[in-house]
Amino acid sequence: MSNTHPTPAELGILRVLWQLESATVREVHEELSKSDPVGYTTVLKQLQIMHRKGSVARDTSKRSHVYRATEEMERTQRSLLSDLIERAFGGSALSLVVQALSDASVSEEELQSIRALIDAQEGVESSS
Amino acid sequence: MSNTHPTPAELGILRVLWQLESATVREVHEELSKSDPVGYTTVLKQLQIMHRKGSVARDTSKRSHVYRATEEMERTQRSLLSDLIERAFGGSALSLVVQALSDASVSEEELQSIRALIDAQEGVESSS
DNA sequence: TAGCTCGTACGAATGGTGTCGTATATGATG
DNA sequence: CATCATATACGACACCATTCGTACGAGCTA
Repeated sequence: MSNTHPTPAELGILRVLWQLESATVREVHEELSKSDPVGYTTVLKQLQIMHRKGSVARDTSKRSHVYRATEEMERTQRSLLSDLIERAFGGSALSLVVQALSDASVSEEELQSIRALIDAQEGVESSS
Repeated sequence: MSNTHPTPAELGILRVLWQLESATVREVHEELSKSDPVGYTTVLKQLQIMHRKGSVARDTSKRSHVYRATEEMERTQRSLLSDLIERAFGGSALSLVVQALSDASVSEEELQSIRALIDAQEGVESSS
């Protein structure tokens, strides 16, 4: 397992791959360029580096190589989250959640979802 | 306002400053060295850079300068959190919270605290 | 005052990230 | 086959973060 986190640029590419399941360099490039124009070879190079690092796999049977992320989105998210909790919140997931919940972008419906989640989680906890 | 986020090393220093309210280079250095040995002048240089960037203020009236963070911990945390939500969770704070709550380090008591927080938050939301 | 201690300031080396230009290969098409 | 479009591969550059060595100044003390 690779313990290093994806860099910002890598994360941008991973998000596209997670969304598209698998994609060629061209497809990734076009998707990324919608929000932020970047050179084609820049994306290519990144994907090559990521392949060397192991964060993406590729199928080279076709002329245009097809890439896919090797790690699940949730797993990567979890890893980034743990890192932030450790580095910025003194290891307290609670502190982070408190801050996140006070974010204005969280709607009432979402709060209900979270409440439901807590109920479920509590059931698990108390049965252990 | 400076929109750039603290680097990892800067964040480590900020955490010490938030904890001690204010501190000399030596104090920061000693605190940091407990967990990870680092050169004294390295810390000094960082603090100088951070002062130039505006993320710390200093009192130079004494021989040993006294530093303090210019931004509140919560505000910086919020900023880092927003960034992560944007970059890794597609802008959904809910997704992040869900991941955070499934973290094993969250105790039952903490879940209760979060539930209470949601209640309070809902009151605010519905009154707006 | 000479020297020691402890402080700041500064320059430079190092390593990693992101960017892209250019070279080269491959396949389709006239 | 010659040419063109499209791919990959590679090298180089700029920028930034991090680290520390070294220079130098201020104050205490014998």
